[in-house]
Amino acid sequence: MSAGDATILLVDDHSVVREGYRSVLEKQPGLRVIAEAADGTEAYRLYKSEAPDLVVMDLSMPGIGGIEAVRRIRQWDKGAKILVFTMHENAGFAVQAIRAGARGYVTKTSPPETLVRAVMDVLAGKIAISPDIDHELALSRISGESSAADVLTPREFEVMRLLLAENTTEEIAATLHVSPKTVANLHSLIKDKLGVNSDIELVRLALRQGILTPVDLGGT
Amino acid sequence: MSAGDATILLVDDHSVVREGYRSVLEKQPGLRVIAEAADGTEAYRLYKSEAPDLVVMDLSMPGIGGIEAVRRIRQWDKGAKILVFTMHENAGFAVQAIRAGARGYVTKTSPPETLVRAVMDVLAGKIAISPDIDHELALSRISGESSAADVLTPREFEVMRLLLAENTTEEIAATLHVSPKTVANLHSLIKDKLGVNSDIELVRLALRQGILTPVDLGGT
DNA sequence: GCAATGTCGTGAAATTTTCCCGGCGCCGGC
DNA sequence: GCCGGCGCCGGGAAAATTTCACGACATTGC
Repeated sequence: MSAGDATILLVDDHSVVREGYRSVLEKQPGLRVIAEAADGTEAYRLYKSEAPDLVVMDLSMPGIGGIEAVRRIRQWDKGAKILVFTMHENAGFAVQAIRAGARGYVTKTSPPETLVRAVMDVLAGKIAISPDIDHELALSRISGESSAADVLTPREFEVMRLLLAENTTEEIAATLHVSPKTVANLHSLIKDKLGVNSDIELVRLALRQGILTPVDLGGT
Repeated sequence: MSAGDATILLVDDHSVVREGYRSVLEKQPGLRVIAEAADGTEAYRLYKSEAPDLVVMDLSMPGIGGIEAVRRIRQWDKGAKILVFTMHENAGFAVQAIRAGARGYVTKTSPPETLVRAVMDVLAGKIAISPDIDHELALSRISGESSAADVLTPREFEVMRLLLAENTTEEIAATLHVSPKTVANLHSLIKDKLGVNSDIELVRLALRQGILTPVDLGGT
């Protein structure tokens, strides 16, 4: 290995996908992949033992997710350089990742050049965000998704909670001792205030903002 | 090209991931990757022009999803050999993919050997299912609980997927090239078949059955 | 061939959603 | 003490959607 070689740790739970990272990165002179991990815990362990110059990490992994892995590694080494490379084209995830200590966020839909460029930038000490996420962030700044807890009155929030949990408009009306009409009006008003067009979007927003938790749905 | 070379078309919207497929598959003598597509429509077009012996296809892609792409390709060529290679470790998707005409279903968490083995099996005319999905299928058979994939026709399942992911009825109609009215009818029929009364319940059921993953709810 | 099933669409009724409206009560500022 | 604003409650009517009944067509299986 030459003196200037930068060492890299790859983290992704899909081995065939890691093969892709490796293939792309090792075509680049000066980069060397020295280790691979399939989940966050293993990544943390390998970071401590291998001390790579850079970590390229996926977010959705079994066990502790990528965000938590980023946090732990940064807790152990304040100077750790971590580049998040994920399928999630979502500004929210990017914000969370950067806050957790990631130095870059690139989506998997990006062409290989973008990944390589981001790797180089992060190694050089810069922050690297892929163009699509930059765009998303700009959009969210402009039309900014309103936090439900922020824009809704207590009553509206309560109705929203019940809509997500209970069944029908009538049941909610009975629970709150108001007319079904009022519930319907509030339902409409809530969607308006949150800027969503359908109940499906409403559920998605609620999950995104942690108002509904996946465990509450009885799922896997 | 040698007489025994099998030609392969790769379909995945993540270029770096395709690099992984390619790297793994081309290490295998007798396999040759002749084309790559980034979405279902392109896959269909390339299949017709390149006539590969095998298609290795992801499921979650922009535009028409992988399931629909499988259906279209099989409609055009009844003998098409398509191996689905996806991150979804969910029996429901597997059932739908096989019904749509896929000859194999392998998850991305599988080691490269499993993918290679499945490719060989499908080329040899066998049906290839990765062990983890076999297990899932066995479990779902035991629990006897009727899943969405069970009671819905392929088309209905596809519309449901789009309803959960996309936005409006009109957009889905445009994507599938059918009338908005048809989508609305299917929407209603789906809720009827699954025994839910609202879109909110529909989302909850989808989450419970792993058709939607909580972490994936970010997308715009 | 014939029945069963899946797909696609129309039309009309039933229901819901949405918008606009007013009334009530509470609170803070003047 | 009197407003003005806001949360809260619901009526009415128009608009949109959902649902139901029905027919057509292609494919599949017997």
